[in-house]
Amino acid sequence: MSGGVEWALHCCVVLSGAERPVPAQRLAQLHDVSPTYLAKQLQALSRAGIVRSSQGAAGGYALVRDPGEVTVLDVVEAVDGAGPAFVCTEVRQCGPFPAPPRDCARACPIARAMHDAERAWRASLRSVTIADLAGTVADEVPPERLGAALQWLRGPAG
Amino acid sequence: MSGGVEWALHCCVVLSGAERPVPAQRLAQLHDVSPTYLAKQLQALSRAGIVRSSQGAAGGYALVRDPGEVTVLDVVEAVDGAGPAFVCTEVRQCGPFPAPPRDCARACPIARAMHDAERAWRASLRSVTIADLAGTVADEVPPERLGAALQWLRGPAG
DNA sequence: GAGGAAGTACTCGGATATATGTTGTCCGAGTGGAACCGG
DNA sequence: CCGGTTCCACTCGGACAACATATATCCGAGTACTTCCTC
Repeated sequence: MSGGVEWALHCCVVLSGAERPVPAQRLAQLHDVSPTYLAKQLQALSRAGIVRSSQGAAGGYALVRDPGEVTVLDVVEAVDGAGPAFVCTEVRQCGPFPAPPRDCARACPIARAMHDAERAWRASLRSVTIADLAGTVADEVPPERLGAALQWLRGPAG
Repeated sequence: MSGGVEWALHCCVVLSGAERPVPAQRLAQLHDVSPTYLAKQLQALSRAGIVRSSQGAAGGYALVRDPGEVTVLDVVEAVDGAGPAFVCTEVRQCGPFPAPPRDCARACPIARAMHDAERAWRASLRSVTIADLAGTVADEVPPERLGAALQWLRGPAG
């Protein structure tokens, strides 16, 4: 699991609370992470259509859709790739007793078990949206610090 | 996800059908994979207490417990490590607005969502045993090929 | 013929190189705003 | 005072290295069987 997933999710939560575009550099300062590497993750989110980038002086990143319409799974797949983590190499078709392709229409039970587990994982991530995360943060973080951070996001001072 | 997980699961299914110990080299020939790398996976299974190794002329690997008592999760954790794939780096405690440790008794909602998903993944893998996999294989593979393979496992011919 | 001991062939186990993916970094292309000049 | 134009600072985007983990490999340690010798 790529560590950039965590940063991308935090950025999405932050962006859900900021109405103006936020530059990548500011997001990196807020989380105290490498600006250039965070930029790479944000580019991935941009390619996936989750955030929209605007260039120029007042440019930055902003969410495209409503935070309630973006699931955690969307962000994870955008950064880590949508392909399955387990890939069956069809070892049953190798070796001295290979199964003929005729019998391999269905995936082998091992691949099925792994895929079922990944399906459960995805379903869990799909059931949580960025809005849910932001709501929980609003409940658990003192309002003064939340407001100060949002104010700092739009202000020019570093 | 390590590719060796697939090999380890196949080996466990095979071992559940062979009453004698099977050498690693023979398992590798059966699946047409690198003997030395498969040996590494089998060593991991041995360290985890899933298989038992016996040395000597008629030595090899054998399952320790009943196949119905070994879950797919056990094998996956033995090979890939039991640690969680998502590790929270506590970015909320960094940057210009750090959350004081007083407010960080609970994991942040992002870490909670990721951990919940991993829990669902583990639960799915825990619900399937090696015996289940072997039973499905027995249902879907023609008995003659199955018998020939088991016969080949104990025979000395290559 | 039976018992014991040495030899041997086979096995596993950990320490050792290489390949792929993740982490981190850099510089160029493009755009919006702001300042400046002219009318 | 207003409009147009130039300039510029700021932004993103893709291309480029360094490190970590997964992959693949090798050789040494240990054991059960086999064989041979002795009684």
